[in-house]
Amino acid sequence: MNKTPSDDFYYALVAFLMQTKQHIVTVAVEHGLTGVQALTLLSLKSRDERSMTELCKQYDCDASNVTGIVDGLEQKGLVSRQPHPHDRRIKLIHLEEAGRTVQKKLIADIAGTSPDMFNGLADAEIEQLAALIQKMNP
Amino acid sequence: MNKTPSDDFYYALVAFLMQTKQHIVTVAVEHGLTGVQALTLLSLKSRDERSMTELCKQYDCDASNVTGIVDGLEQKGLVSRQPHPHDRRIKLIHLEEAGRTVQKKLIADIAGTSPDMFNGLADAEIEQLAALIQKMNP
DNA sequence: CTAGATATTTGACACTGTCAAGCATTAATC
DNA sequence: GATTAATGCTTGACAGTGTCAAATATCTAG
Repeated sequence: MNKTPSDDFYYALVAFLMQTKQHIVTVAVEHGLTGVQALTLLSLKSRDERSMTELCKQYDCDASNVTGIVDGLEQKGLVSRQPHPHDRRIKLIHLEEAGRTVQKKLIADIAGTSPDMFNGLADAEIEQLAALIQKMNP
Repeated sequence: MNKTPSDDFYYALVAFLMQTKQHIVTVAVEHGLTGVQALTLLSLKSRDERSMTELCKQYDCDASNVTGIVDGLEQKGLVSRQPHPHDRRIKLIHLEEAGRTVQKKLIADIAGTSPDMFNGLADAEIEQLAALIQKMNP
């Protein structure tokens, strides 16, 4: 990174992080999920079968952490552990149909019940923000 | 919110949230703070003396939560509880000089050691992102 | 084939966050 | 002005989250 944003940016960034996370957690609990379970479910794309390790590398957390989270999602039937075709050590996390359904509900609720989430931004600016965040995490 | 971003935006948003939070936590631990202590310290502007309640409303968390976090920061001498001039129930959280110093170090480390935080964004785009996030949390 | 590396899991333990209850202080009602 | 209600903060109990060290199973390199 060449450019260093101002201190004010970091105040705002932290506020944005905490507010957004809290909002997602609140919606998650209404759907019978814990906060991290919802965040993990939301991070899974339909096709994309990632291994436990890939997931924990992406979030820079301990592998044992992922075990517990996936356990919870698997018990609810939202994801399943699939064997890797060429490496029996690896377990691929597969998003089940039920998981996709819950995921869609979560997204709808997060978007729908968050009049304040993008508070102060015009539609065009929301699109800009969405584009930038997607560019960082393609 | 009139505009509803695509599902892909939410995958990216969640990834951004988790990565950024993890990155801040990592830097925090290097400075002897817990993750939430660092986030709270980072959210305090120099002048701005907010009450416990204001802080917990901003993050939509329980008041008792803030008590513990401020306890930790106060023990380290980074913030202090000041009496409100007109209401003796209220305690205002004051950022001490030492707290401001640590805050600046945190920001420098977060910015400096995060070549990946804004990965894929050009300088102009980082400025755009910073402006949008600041606009949401003025 | 053996030694080392990798993927995941388990159990122990600290940190985080919520809830219910309690104390002190202020505001509202009579 | 006295009583009741509301607000701000703290405490203690308890679920959730995250890390570490150790263990197992499997793969890779020499």
